[in-house]
Formats: sequence, structure tokens, C-alpha cells
Amino acid sequence: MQHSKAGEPQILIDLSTAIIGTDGGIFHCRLVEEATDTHPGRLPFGPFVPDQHRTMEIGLRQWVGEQVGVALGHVEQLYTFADRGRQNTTPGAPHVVSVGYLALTNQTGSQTQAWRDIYSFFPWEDWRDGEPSMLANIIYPALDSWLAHHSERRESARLAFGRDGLPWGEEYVLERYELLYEAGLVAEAFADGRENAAPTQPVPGDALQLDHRRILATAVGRLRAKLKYRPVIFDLMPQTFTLTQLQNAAETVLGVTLHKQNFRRLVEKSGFLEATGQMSKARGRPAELFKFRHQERSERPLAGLRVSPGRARASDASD
Amino acid sequence: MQHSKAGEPQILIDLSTAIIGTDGGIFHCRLVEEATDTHPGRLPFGPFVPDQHRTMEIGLRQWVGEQVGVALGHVEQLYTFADRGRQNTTPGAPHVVSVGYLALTNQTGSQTQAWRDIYSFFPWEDWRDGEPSMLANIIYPALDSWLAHHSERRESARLAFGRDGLPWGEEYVLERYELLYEAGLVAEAFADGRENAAPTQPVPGDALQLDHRRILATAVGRLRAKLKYRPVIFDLMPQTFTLTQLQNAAETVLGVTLHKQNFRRLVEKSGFLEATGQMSKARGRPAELFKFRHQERSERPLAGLRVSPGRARASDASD
DNA sequence: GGTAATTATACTCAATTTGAGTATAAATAA
DNA sequence: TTATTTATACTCAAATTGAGTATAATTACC
Repeated sequence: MQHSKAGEPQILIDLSTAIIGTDGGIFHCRLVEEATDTHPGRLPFGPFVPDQHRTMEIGLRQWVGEQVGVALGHVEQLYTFADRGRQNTTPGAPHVVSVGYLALTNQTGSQTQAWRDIYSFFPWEDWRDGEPSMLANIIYPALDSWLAHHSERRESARLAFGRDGLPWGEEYVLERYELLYEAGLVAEAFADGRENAAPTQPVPGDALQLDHRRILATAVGRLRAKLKYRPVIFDLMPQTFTLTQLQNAAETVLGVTLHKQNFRRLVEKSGFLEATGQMSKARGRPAELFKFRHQERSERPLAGLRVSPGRARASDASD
Repeated sequence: MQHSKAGEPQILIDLSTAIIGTDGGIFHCRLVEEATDTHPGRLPFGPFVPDQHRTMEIGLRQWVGEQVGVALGHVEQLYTFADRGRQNTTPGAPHVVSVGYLALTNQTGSQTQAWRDIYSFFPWEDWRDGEPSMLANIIYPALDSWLAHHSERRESARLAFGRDGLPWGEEYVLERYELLYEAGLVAEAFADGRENAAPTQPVPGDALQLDHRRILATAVGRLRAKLKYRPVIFDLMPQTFTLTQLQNAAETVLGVTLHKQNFRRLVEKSGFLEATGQMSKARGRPAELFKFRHQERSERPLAGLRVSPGRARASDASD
């Protein structure tokens, strides 16, 4: 077999999984518990071993099972990253290509501290209380000073961050992160040894090992986009739930607030819900508990949640 | 480094590109010209060599350049396929993982015979003249007899092919192809050595080498979906074009006909077009020539072409 | 035990978008 | 000159969306 000449560098494929859930307004991602604490966290990951794994999804399920043991709902492949210098920069090591996966779960058990708030990695992505002030105060000034001598990236920045009156597209999570990386404004850029003209500080937001924050950004962007045309939101919900809980999960993922009455109308007429007759007991008027109609999943594949954003969550007086 | 133990099989990554264009109602994909004629065609592809290719896109551009020399517009990664037995079944060979790419071009030059009609690979996907009769006559009977003893795949089949009154979703190109593969109804299933309960004939539609038809199906599905929310259609158009030509390209890609007046209204108010003042000369009343406004591409990222299907092309009298 | 606060749900209404036409204009073909 | 072909303008009802108001059913608190 003439396939692999001696001396050619080996290729290793890593399967990394962003396991995502929501829990009462918190947007969670499962990290691997490790002793080190000052060290950045990491997603569950491991090599793809073709002899053992008939498919990559089988491989990823093995690593997730061994490293975090979370039951996965919807699983989907995100992207394959292979850029030199973004994954493993050890010289002489085999070249590492990483295949990122998104997995959804409704078990964001509080048993462990390894569930981390996704918005701690991307604080600029949470607009539920209005535009995060760090955008105007920190990110835009830093980005602008980088853009001053990288004018070819101006348009991309306008689009990604919705500037000059363009709308903020909540699904451009990866594009925003990549731009910040390129501009040397996130810690990973320093770790990867990119030198930048502007010797700036990293912008707020926790780093992750290797390219895991990039994979997480891809996952969040994909999930936000998918929410609008496929009923994936239900993979984040428990067996039964109220409409407010459902709306809350959607808002948590999208990072925006939604108009309550219209959300209800949208989701009720979508046909995905089945009333259980039971009621939830909470503070105000009890809400009806619904469950997801599994048969309907396939019958209305295009509906999903075409959400229309409301306004910022009431923070001071009223609404 | 402990990364690669001796004896573990090597992994080889292939970069395969589906180069797609349209030409007067024909939906074209660029194959590699080869002497063999009874043999299935193939997409341009080659190995990802990390030492030479800083990114996979650089690698793919090299292979496309060497093998077919087409100028590429929009390029995007599709999916990474790694299932055992779908790419290279030679025993002892390194495991081949293939990363599929979609590339769009407006140069479907007729210089070469290597541009092939995409619908010759997926004849059931072209609904411009109404529902292809082969669905009812050939595919559904064969599929149903397979589903009879694979009832767990019934729902997927209903969804993918839009049966029992469900709508035909033109973007489920990959899902349909995969179902036919699973059911042993396409030639590649035999080549890959899948034995099936039903010893059926392949359904009409040309095969490709390796997993290239699978990659092409992924490309077409992705392109059809993307057309609806991003202005990718313009990557298929020449510098200037009439609205009818634009509609024609959209119909060719989507495999459906569209309502002419509404298409015009949609595309005019999208702001992507700029009138040139010139007129096209053809048969009937001359049409105005438009060009794509590049600045606008980023300013209205969400618009795209939300097309609404018309009815089948007039087939009896004229067209 | 009554009142305020809280949460859920029903219903309204104008603006916009969509789906499906009809009407008319400007060229070529016969 | 007239039919044919293609392009473009305009209409209109139905459906969807965005943003409310109104009211119902609880718990919290004094």
C-alpha cells in the first residue's frame, strides 16, 4: 500500500463534544472535572480510533461516557477544524484535527460543579438584560484600534457585531469569537503564539483548553440558528414543562428576551405541544404542564421556533 | 510523545469538493475528466497534507486547481464522513476520512464534458415538471418493500420523502439519498458490500466513486437550504443578469418552479440588486440587466431568498 | 381574611408579508 | 399586421407578525 510514505506526519483526529443544557435561566456546558483550577477547563474529548469506532459518533459517545457520563439527547456534528496552530502547538507531535460535536441534554444536574455557565466564556453574547455594557466599554474600543490597521476586516466586524445600525445577529457567535481571536483579544490567541500589532489585554470571558472555546462558540451559534427552524428546544426540556419554562429555555439559548404572549401563540399553534392536564405549582397563577408530542416532531419539520425578540428584561421598576 | 502507538492504523484525510454551477436551467457539477467511461465519475479530491496545507481549504484549492482548474466563488465545508466501509474498503489500507466541501462557481464553461447534470445523479430531486413519475413508479414501491421489515425507519422515510400528505422538503437531499443507500437501492450500497434482505435493482440515477455521491447530496441539500437565508445565489450568476435568469438559477437549484411576479417582488425589495440600465436582447420584451450589490451583501445578511414554490412548469403546450 | 403582588392566559388590532392573480408593455416571428 | 413571447406593474384577500390590553388564578403579607 502506497498510501502513507514514511516521514509524513501522522494525523490524529480528536472528537470534542460541547454538551449543552439549560437550568432555570442558566446556559450550561459540561466540562471535565479536573484538579487544576487556575488552568482553563476543557470539553470531554478523545481520539477517533477507527478500529474501535465504526463511526465518529460512536467514538464521541465513548469519550463522553468515560469522562462525564451524561445522557445525550440530540447529537450533531458541527465542524472539522484543522488549521495549523489552533489545536496543539507542540513541535514534532502529530497534526491534530478536531471534529466538534454539539450534544443536547436535559440533565444539567447540579450534582457537580463541572457544569459551567456558557456566558462566562462569552459574556458579550447575553443580551437578556439589554446590550452588555462591555461591548461599548471594552470590546468595541479594542476592536476598533485593531481594525484601524486591518481595514480589510471592517465589513466582517460590522456584520458580526451588528454595528452602524445593523442588527445584532444572535447566531453569529463563532464569527464574533473568531474576530476577537484574530484581533488578539482572547487568551487563546496568546497561547497559540499569535503576535499582534496591538499589545492588548484579553477581553473579559474565560478561556478553555486547546480550541475548545472555538468549538463551543460553533455549538452555540449552530444551536441558536437551529432553534428557529427545528424543534430542538425540546431536547433541553424535562418530560413536562410550562410554557414559561419553555420560553425561558429559548431565551437562555438565544440570549434575548421574547414577547410572552406571542411566544405562547407561536408555540401553541405549532402543534408540537400536548397538554397534560396537570398544573405546576409555583408563585402566581398555576401554569399548565405540557409535553412534547414526539409524533409531531416529524410531521412539522419546518416549523420550529421562529422567535421574535422582545425588549430587555425589566431590571429597574416595571414592564 | 505518546500520541500514536505503533500498530494503530493510520488515518488519511481526503478533501473532496462538489463544484456547483448552473447554466441555462441545467444544474452542473464538475467531475474530473478520466479515460474510463463505464467507470463511475469522481469529484476532484486529494489528501490533506498538514505540512503543505496550513488549512484544509488551502489543500482543497490545490487539488481543485490541479485536477479541474475552475475558479471558485463561495467555498464552505460540509461535513466530515468517517463511517467504516463507506469510503475505501480495501483491507489493510489506512482508514480514510473524507471532508466534503461545497464550492460555487459561475463558470460552468461548456469547454469540457466534465460538467455533469446533477439531476442525473438524483433524478428524483427535480420537481420542476411536477413530481417525477419515478417516485411513484419505482422508488416508493422498492422503498416500501424494504420498510416492511425495517419499520423503525418508517418515520424517517415519511419525513424525507414527504409522504402521507407531508410536504416535500427540497432540502432533505442527503436524507433521501442515505435512505436509498440504507435500503440497498443505489449502486454504491452494492459496491460497499452491504447485503440487503431485498435483492433489488438500483433505482435510476448515476453512481459516483467512493462516497462522492453522498458528498454531492450533502452539497445540494446545503445549497438548497442556504439559498433561503443567505444571498448565495449570486455566486452562481454572471456579472450581470436579468431577473428571469436569476429566477431560473434559483429554480434549477431548488428543483421547483417559482411564482414569477412574487419572485420579482421579493428580490427587488431585498436590496441586493442594482439596475445597470442596460437591456438584454432575447426573444420577447427586453429585460433589464441587474448586478449584485456587493456592499449590500453584508448589510442585509438575513434576507436571502425566501422563495415560495409555484406550480409545475407548463409541460403540454409550450415552454 | 383581605389586599397586593405575581404569574398565566385570552383576546384585540393594525401593519406587514404572502400567495395568487389580472392587466399591460415591449419586443420578435410569421 | 397580428400572434407570440417575455417583462413588468399592479391588485386583493388571507395569513402572519408585533405590540398591546384585559382578565384570571394563585401565593405573600399584614
